[in-house]
Amino acid sequence: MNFPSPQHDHHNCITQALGAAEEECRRRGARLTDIRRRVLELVWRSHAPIGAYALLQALGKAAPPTVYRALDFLLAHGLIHRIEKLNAYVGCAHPGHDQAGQFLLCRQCGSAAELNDAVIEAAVRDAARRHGFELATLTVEAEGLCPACRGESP
Amino acid sequence: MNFPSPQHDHHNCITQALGAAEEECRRRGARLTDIRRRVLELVWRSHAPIGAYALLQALGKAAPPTVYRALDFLLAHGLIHRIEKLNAYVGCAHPGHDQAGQFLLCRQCGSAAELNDAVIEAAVRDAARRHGFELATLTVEAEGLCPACRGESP
DNA sequence: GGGCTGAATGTTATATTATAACGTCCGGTT
DNA sequence: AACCGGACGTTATAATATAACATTCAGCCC
Ligand SMILES: [Zn+2]
Ligand SMILES: [Zn+2]
Ligand SMILES: [Zn+2]
Ligand SMILES: [Zn+2]
Repeated sequence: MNFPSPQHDHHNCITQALGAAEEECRRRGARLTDIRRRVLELVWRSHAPIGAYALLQALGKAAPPTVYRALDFLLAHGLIHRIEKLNAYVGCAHPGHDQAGQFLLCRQCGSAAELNDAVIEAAVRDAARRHGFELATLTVEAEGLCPACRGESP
Repeated sequence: MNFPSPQHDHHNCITQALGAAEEECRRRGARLTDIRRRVLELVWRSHAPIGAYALLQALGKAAPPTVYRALDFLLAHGLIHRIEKLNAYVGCAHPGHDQAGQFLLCRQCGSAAELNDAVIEAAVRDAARRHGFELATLTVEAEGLCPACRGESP
């Protein structure tokens, strides 16, 4: 939920995420198959959203539907999120606990931080209500510079 | 900025929008050429975002780069906005006065309402600041049901 | 275990969205 | 008239995503 620092223990992120995914799938009675797990692992290789065809290439011998089906599964169970601006996918750090999608996206290093800001959500919900609009899903994507990249070239 | 009612005088929307575009281009010293104006007019045929290839077809005899170039121009001068979730484009009702992109998108009829909500912007800006993130651009896309479509099927 | 069934995956083809590269035309300037 | 730069035309191709159908596999009943 915070911005990942460049020297954090990312191996730990991966372990945590895969563990949480196992748990969430068990809880839901969903099957985290080999391909699905491999795709999830690849998504978690970094905190930068990754495109479907990059995943495809990393998988090696697969065809597009394979990776899109895995992505659909992971999206459906809240294990990853799609970043619309980038046509790319990023791991969700707190599956289960979902209201989808508020992201800070770094222009420079590409990494993403997921927010879960009740104030933002409330502000949009309120604006929607004032317009007589029944809100179903909300996407917030902010682009800019992460703390690390800001430090580098000010 | 409000949701367009089904029986509003849309011809007026178009006239207003084209007038404002002329004005804005004059102010900026930009050339609103024939193709660019025609694309803008097509975008304004409804309040539902329209895709590039639908525009292309409506234009008749053009090739993709023609419409994408026109869209790039219109985006650059704030005369239209891109809806990331839909890969589609919608007219901007208040060019010049821009902070880009907060939209309510109706699932049913497809129409879009552009917000300009300072509270939403402030909430995101604040969250960004707390994360040490330097905000450059903000995209907010809310999906749901507009007032008219809500009335129809409850 | 042997077959049944539905979910998951493989495979091929194609749709949809977007851009690269290069040539031509046209309007304004000198 | 010659020049220049921006706008447009044209062709090809890149990048993202899905349709349609065949095959395989896991779990279940017997
Ligand atoms: Zn990490
Ligand atoms: Zn960064
Ligand atoms: Zn209108
Ligand atoms: Zn509607």
